[in-house]
Amino acid sequence: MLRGNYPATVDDKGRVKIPADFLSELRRLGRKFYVTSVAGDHARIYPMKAWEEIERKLAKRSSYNPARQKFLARTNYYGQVVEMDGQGRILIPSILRESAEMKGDVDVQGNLTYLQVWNHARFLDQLNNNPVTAEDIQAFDELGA
Amino acid sequence: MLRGNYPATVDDKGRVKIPADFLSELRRLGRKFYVTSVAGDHARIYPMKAWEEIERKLAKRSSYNPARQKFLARTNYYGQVVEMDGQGRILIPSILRESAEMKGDVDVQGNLTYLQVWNHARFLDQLNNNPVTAEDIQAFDELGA
DNA sequence: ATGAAGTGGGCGGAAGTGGTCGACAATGTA
DNA sequence: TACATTGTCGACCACTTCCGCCCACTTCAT
Repeated sequence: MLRGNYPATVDDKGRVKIPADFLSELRRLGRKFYVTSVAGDHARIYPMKAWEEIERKLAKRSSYNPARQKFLARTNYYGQVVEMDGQGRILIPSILRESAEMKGDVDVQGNLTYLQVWNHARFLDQLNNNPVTAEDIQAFDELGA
Repeated sequence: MLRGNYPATVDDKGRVKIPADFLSELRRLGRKFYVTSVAGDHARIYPMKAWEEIERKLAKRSSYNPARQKFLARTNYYGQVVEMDGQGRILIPSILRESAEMKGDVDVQGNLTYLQVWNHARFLDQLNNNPVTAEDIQAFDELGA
């Protein structure tokens, strides 16, 4: 399982270093990754196996299913299969880099089965614009957290 | 079970000494801990087993459940898996350290299944700004306390 | 006085960063 | 069509920074 936040940087070539704590787990899952996004506001890095799992589920739906069409239209647009280099870095496709404003400071976050990469400032905005409500607190409480 | 309050300090490297009274119990639960926060106002140190229990509950909810999303966005952001060093100290992730103003005097508190770490002054403010209400008293009473 | 608890800090190896070089594709030119 | 030119990207190399690990000292309680 992938969890936790690690500050990182996107260099001029658009590469991000995968934090060492994720490397052993990711290397275990294979060399190839699918880097994509639905909304273009942040990048998601799926180990190929995890992405294929999603594709399997998509394939079960009719090709005229609107959700399938919208999902694929977006993930195809931003998506690209990439390999990690010898230093443990992954290249973010330039379209996605522009759209998600990823240069300089970013956050790499484990999200159980995949990684998220956010422009640091943009992620903070997200947090602030989605305040925790009283109902949320109650839901958290049910988790025992 | 973890209980009681212990004054401690966060050193320049961001490490907190775990009070000796907690050590035997924590060592029994494993070497790894998940250090995180929901609101960023204080740190929580979960033994990995306890955190995985929470993740199990989260996994039962839909990934589009707002509470799940908000919870994970925050705990992923502040969170990091850390190991205790040979002297019984734990490193607080720098993002969380800044956000919760943890340098110098802090309080380490047992909270049954996890530890809380508060900036000392901030914790006192919390106490003073959240007076005990009549409803609280009633809830206390139901505990038989 | 002695041992346990807590604190500070040095050091080496790992992690992270920047950049060069060469292969190859894309485009332009005779 | 053959060849030159340019630009991009992957692979690799070298340097710097950081932090995990360990050692040593101080403080406190009995």
